[in-house]
Amino acid sequence: MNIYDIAAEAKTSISTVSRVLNNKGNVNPEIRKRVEQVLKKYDYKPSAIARGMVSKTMKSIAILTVDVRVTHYARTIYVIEQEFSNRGYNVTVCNTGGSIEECEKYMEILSEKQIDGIVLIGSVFNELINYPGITSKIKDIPVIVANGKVNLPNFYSVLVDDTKGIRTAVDYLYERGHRELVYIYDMETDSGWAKRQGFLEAMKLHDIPEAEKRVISSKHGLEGGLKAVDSLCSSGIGFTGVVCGEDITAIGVMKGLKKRGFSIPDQVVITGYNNSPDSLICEPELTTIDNKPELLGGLCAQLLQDVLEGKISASSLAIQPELIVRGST
Amino acid sequence: MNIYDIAAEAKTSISTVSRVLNNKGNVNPEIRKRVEQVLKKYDYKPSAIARGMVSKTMKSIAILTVDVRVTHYARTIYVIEQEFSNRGYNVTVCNTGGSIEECEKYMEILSEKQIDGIVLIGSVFNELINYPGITSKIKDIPVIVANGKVNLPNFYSVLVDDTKGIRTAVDYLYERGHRELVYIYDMETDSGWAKRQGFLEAMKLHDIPEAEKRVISSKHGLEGGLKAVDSLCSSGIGFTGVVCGEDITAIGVMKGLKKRGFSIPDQVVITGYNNSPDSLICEPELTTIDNKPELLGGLCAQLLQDVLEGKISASSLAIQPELIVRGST
DNA sequence: TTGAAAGCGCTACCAC
DNA sequence: GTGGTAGCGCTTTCAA
Repeated sequence: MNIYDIAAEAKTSISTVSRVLNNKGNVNPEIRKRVEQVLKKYDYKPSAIARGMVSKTMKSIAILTVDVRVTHYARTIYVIEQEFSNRGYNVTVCNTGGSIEECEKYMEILSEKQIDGIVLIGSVFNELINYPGITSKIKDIPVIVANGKVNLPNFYSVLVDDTKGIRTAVDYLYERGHRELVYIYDMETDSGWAKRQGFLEAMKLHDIPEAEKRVISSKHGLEGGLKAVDSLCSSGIGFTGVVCGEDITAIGVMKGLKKRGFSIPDQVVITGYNNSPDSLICEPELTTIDNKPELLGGLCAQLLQDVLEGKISASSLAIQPELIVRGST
Repeated sequence: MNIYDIAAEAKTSISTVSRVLNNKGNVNPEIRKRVEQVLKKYDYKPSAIARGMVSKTMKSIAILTVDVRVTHYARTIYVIEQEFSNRGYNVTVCNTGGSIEECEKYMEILSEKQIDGIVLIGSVFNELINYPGITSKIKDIPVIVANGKVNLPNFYSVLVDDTKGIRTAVDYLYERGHRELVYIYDMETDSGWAKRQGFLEAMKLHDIPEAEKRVISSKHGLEGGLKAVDSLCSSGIGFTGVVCGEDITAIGVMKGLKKRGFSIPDQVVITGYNNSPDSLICEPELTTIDNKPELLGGLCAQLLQDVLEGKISASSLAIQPELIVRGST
């Protein structure tokens, strides 16, 4: 059943059927009624593919992320999907696993499908600009980078001030009298580096010397946090406060410290990052930095909408994270 | 740049270009070489939309779920996406929020886009069959229901034996000497009901009377679990073991019990369901039922692939959950 | 082995 | 207001 069949049965032309389908142009009420009846009779749905062929758009966008299973990404994706589906778009989700080859494959398919826009979630994607093989494939598709920045004309950014986020955590611990702080550095992305930077800046501001020595490298995650405690304790560095770049690592650290007999927050205080649901599960509940993934998703969606509608829009927005104080400090 | 431009520059016809593009039919090696050079010169990518117009498929599937932010769903989605993207498909994710209207809107768009297949994640979707307005829209699209069953010719199922899952938990606690068990019933879906059923069956099997009275209704989640403890304690029911339908509720229950001075697992044992990452964060770590979301996703993907390729395939598979013993029992 | 031509199902333009 | 028609960029069939 296509538009010709409808036109034939309604005894009119496909042009007129198209008009009533899209509510465009004037149609004699009588004919419109006749067409609408036939439309309903067959529960007719126009082919989005044929339409896309003419209009050059299928009304769909793509979200690329390392892994949807990371709650923080899922929260951002959720908002973007809701926002776009409300406007009749579909959202394709791609898990790149951080691999450049995967990313390139996705970009190729997406460009063949003439996707309307792309959202990149995670600062891992900052390095994309180093791969012309990728950027060239999507040079006429608008791209929003969530918490990242790529200097290309079709790229737009929504940034999260992670440096300030960690600075806020350090400031808070400092105010509460803690001087012997360490930072657990667990993600080698731009965002991870920015957080590390926040720690160093805050330490400098408070005249605490040798801050670099107080940065402990660790693997991300519960296990990583546990092992970080081992490194920390065997390093001989004194500490009464541990600032972490991720909640789950912080929770690992907390577990590790408790296992070694430290009492939280009496002997050691801990802060995490992300305000994840995990931070309410652990005991004590984790003081953390809320980097507002829902707001991030909302702003990305808004920005992409604006770009798609041709509105001139800020090509770069910034989100200010916020401290959430709980039992671990 | 389209296939005509390529043909013109390579001094051949679009038919021949199409042949080298798709590696179909024989092409004179010399001409093939010439075409390939032009293809590379312009980094030409054929339009998937135009191709879709002819082939009636855009090589894309959709996943509908209540909410991607639920880790359990995200894990299932992840596997399906990986499996399909490996075969050149794109995966559209739709968050219905459990609303029938949303679901209907999605189905309409998906059918207009002539999506190749649909995966429904969550037994909430079982009730779909009651809405002909929905099922009629997708009557010629194959649908896989993850952990659900819909009796329609184009619907296929991968089931998780949740009844057995909970039965396993109860059996285990029984073997360890616990007789005073209660069940926290926190999801009014078919799966929730199946779990409740598992509790009742196991209790009956072990000749423990009045099992129905030992089912406590609760809201899902951390808060729900906390409140369930209040109901439980004020109910006067004696208990030394709490079986829960979801990890996060179990963790809420555990928190609530600890707050009231119960020691876990010495005075009360607790089991959860899902083997979520949360179950490793709480303290003590949670004994739980692994319902294998990755396996679920893998089987859904496999089944859908088979259906798409026209292979006759089991229209209904079942996954057996497994007990994971940890510190809470 | 090659190329001309007929669709695929729509939108948009233009003449009536 | 209406309808004919020219595309959109491919795949596929059929003659040559």
